[in-house]
Amino acid sequence: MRTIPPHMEGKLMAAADLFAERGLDASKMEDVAAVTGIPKATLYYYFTGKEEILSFLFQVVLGAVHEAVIAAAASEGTAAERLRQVITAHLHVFAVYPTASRALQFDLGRAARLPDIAAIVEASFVGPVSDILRAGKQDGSLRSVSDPRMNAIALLGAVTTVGINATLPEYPGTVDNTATVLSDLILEGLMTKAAT
Amino acid sequence: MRTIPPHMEGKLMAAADLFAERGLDASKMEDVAAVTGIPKATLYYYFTGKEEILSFLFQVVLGAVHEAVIAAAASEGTAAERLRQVITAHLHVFAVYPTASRALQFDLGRAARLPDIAAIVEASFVGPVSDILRAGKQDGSLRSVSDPRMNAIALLGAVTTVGINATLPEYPGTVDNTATVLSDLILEGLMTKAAT
Amino acid sequence: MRTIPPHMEGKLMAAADLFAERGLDASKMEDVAAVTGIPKATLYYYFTGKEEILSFLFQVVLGAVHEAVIAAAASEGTAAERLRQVITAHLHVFAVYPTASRALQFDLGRAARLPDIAAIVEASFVGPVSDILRAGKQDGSLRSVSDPRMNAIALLGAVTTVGINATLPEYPGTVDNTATVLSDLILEGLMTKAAT
Amino acid sequence: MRTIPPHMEGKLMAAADLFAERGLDASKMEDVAAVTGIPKATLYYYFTGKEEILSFLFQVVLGAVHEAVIAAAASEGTAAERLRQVITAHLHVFAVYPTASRALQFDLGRAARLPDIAAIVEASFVGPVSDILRAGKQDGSLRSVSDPRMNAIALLGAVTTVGINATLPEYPGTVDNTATVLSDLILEGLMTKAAT
DNA sequence: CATGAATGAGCTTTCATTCAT
DNA sequence: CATGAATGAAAGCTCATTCAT
Repeated sequence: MRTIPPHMEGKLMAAADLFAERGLDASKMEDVAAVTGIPKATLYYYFTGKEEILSFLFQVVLGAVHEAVIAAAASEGTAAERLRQVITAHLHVFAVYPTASRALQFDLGRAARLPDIAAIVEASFVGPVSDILRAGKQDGSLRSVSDPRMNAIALLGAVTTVGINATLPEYPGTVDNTATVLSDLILEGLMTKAAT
Repeated sequence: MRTIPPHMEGKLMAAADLFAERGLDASKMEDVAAVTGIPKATLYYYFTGKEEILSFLFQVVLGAVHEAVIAAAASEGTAAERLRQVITAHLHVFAVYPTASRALQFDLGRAARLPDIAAIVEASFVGPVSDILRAGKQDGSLRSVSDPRMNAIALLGAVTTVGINATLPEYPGTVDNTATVLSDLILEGLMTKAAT
Repeated sequence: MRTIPPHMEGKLMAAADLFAERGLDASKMEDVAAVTGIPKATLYYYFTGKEEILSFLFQVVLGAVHEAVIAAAASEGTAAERLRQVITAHLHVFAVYPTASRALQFDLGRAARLPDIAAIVEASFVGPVSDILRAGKQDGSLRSVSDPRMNAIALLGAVTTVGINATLPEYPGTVDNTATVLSDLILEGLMTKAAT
Repeated sequence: MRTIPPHMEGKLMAAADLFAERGLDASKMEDVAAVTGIPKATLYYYFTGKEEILSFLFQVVLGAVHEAVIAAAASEGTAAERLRQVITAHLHVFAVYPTASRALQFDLGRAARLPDIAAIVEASFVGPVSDILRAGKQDGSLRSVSDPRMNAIALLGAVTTVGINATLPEYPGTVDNTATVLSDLILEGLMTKAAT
């Protein structure tokens, strides 16, 4: 993959719509060329193939997730407060890149097999969140969990699934509202206090 | 789709491996014929195409999810107790159909677009869980949530994501243990009681 | 390469014209399909690609060379007489398969690299002729040569080069006449007897 | 084709390896650029395309053949002696340009269709040798042949075929030795004198 | 009922070639 | 003069799908 000229990056985001709507396999290079306005052969000049274009888009989205999550994780406050920030920040990325996010979800299996992507997800989300869970035990704001990583994965699943569904045009509600609902679920649980 | 003879259903499950590993598009009918031992033309005799085979496998898995979840949702106990049962039952399905479950996750986008599948997910999981959340408010075992459906979706994301990752051979732990960790997360939340 | 149905073999010989005229690389599969009347996809069903079709045609020609040369080499008479027979028989094959022979010459480099072809040339011509040269030393009809194989190769070069050029429509002369000229050259040499 | 700067000619000979190994069609301009160290676009500045590069290389080889053959044909001695000189001189060119010679043989069909090349072969070899054969009849050193040109073509085939095969690393023997074997074949023939 | 043989319809990919600098 | 960047045009090959038996 050659270095992508900046003006191309913008054009390329248009391909996300395509991928989100049909998935990679049903998207022909011809279509990508059409929606981006970049000649097919030029796409091949810069990328090895369709999959590398998808990977490139994913990296843009996940780069944003990475920045957002890392910033939130490094913010002031207790671990519990930071966890809320992380969830909120993550959901905001879905709002910024709605179609690319859906494309990521659409081709979830493929994404998991793109070597770069798997590493980025780990570094951007699973790792930082696991760290917060451990920090929460230290500062007393979060209860001790036997398996921080599994909890982080569950959290990732919850956030992404809601993120995709909550950004659907037919679903009402602001991102912050969604973030609150989700954070409450994760932090406070569903049981009544009395029941504890 | 003609009625599938029982002895074929067994053979067909072998196709799940293929789909889980490569996704549907990268799996050729030729390959499906090879791994199942069913001649290509015979597959076409029973199914209209590749996608219908995938759909068939998904319906087997989701049928099991449906039965498990419905049974758990109808069990004795408070709504909170039943929610635990649902999570546990759901995770057990992943253990019974590991590859087919992964195939479902791999082609998540496609699954969402298969009309039958979307309806089944709704009827098997989102609906029943939403019902339990509402029932929990009534019986006082679960706190009131503003948006039961969104919580149900978050729960679905958490369970499936963990289900896929926890059934990985390299991840230690029994299904019941995983279910406990996940149920604790969902029911009790991550915050310390004192912090509430 | 699947077994070629007999009725296809006939159709395929039409491709020899194409290859003889343009060479393999300038012959598109589309063209092969057109001149043979066999659909492109069907050609791919039977052959791995263009090169295998060429190889198939070469094998038909070389099979004929093989039979002709082996028969001539096994005929009655002194080694010298049999050598004449071999040259004549070989030239006759050019007359039977003029275009396929030219195709072989056209893509000589490629033919040399087709593994089957190289072996067949060796077994069909170089080997048998070398044997005759050695036999000639025994029966006294041919003089002793230091390197029978090299002489056989020279002979092969002379026969094929003349064969291609003598079968050109613009070159007059019958095959038998050509065979005599060539046999005289090889057997009697060009020098005058007095000069020896 | 612009005039090729001398320092380029050296670099270009490296392309002969490529052409000899794969043939012209399987050699990409990219590869030619790589092995010669000359940028692709610069090659296009000097040549109109791939084929012209090949033609250029052929002309270098055939120029050498031309010089060698003409010199030998003009040397002192009987026609028979000069014929020996021609064969020897021709074979020496194979030793000087081994890969380019093989490239010529590889793409024999194409070479025959390059208009310049066909003319050069005629002028460099077929013509001069035909002349020697006729001269040999005059000076009594060679027997009268009915068709000098066909004999010249047979000779060309024998020399080139042996030349290609005798320069193979696995084939032992010096060029002069090869020339002697070949000249003996052509001049003295294979028959024993007694048998004549 | 089942299936081997055959093929229509495309899509990915490759390169030779151009041209602004 | 030389060349890096860009692309138009093509073609090899694949595969889902059909159908006669």
